[in-house]
Amino acid sequence: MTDIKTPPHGASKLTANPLFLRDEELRQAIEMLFFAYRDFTGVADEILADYGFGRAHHRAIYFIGRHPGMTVSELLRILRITKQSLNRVLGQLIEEGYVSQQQGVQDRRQRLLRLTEKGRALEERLSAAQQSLIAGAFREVGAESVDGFRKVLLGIMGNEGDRERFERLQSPRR
Amino acid sequence: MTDIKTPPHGASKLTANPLFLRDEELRQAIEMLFFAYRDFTGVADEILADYGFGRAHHRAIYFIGRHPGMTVSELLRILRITKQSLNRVLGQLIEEGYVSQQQGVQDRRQRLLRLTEKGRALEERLSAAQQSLIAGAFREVGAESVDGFRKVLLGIMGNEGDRERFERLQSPRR
DNA sequence: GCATATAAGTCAACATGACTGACATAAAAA
DNA sequence: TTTTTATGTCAGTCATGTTGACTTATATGC
Repeated sequence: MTDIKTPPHGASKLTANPLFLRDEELRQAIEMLFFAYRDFTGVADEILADYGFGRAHHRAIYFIGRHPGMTVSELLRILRITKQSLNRVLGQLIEEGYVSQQQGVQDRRQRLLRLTEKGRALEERLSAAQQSLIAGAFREVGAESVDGFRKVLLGIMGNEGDRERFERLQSPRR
Repeated sequence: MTDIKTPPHGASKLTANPLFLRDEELRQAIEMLFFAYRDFTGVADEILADYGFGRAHHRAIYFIGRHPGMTVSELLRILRITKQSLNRVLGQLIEEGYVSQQQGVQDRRQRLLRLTEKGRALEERLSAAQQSLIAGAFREVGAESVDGFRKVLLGIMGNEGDRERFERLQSPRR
């Protein structure tokens, strides 16, 4: 097109081109999300392996623990998987005594889900591992950074309904 | 144990117990990471479906695009999967003309990986989708929040080697 | 009260992307 | 020359997702 060389793809940082910085900033963010998420799930995966469970079991345990008495449909909507997929893991969790089902009162078609004591123990073990990872990161940075982290994650969530799950917390007085 | 009722699990927020706030803060962080990551990968998954590819292909394309001329071993180390797993997706990408291999010069056992033009086009389409999601979130919040987001993600990454991938960028002058 | 919709569960078949283990080839390094 | 390394391949398994068809119990609308 012109004589001016189009910087092919990785324009040098020395050019201090704002567009490049922006691109690089976004690429780094994508990559950081990948690495951080890998390690974040990794600490739970190690524990799950002891029980012969996978991430799917973890997600079910997590949300049931978070919302005791939730229905199967609600869990399906959160996880965004099919009933058949969920049933495999949920069936295992119930059979092995980690989750209990209880018929709904107003609507007796519903099967309300709860963690058993055994399920609660596993949930706590898993959460403790992930919380200690997050807590370590939170401790290294300031409260403002933690707040920035939350804000960005909320911004990434496309779904308004998901966003509403997160009421603003008061910052703990440190 | 004692007469004092142990708050069963979800101590009320009204108690304003700092320990509860901390626990709730960490639980929210875990959940936000889950939802944000789901949406973040979701925008790419939609595009990948057009090509009959999955996330595994995306990761390979992403890192090859990011590090042109990288070896298969390097890619394996980053992805932390087995050679056999990688070979399936890499084989497809090569066969369908998204990735090229080139024998190493110093070490002729190596097969240096690069995106073809077709591969580059796909990579850009995928990155554009994820970047626009991230960029939207970055735009909504301040530069300090973006910085906090980065710091926390770095803190979550356990591996020092991973952390070193991310040089500090100058903030673009907004 | 009957028709329809909804909540939950089940059977079967299939795809993807991980894994292990064993082995082959070429080239580098000791 | 022997050993190690980089890559690739065959074969089998597992976890987790999918679609489609169908059942049962219960709620809800007309």
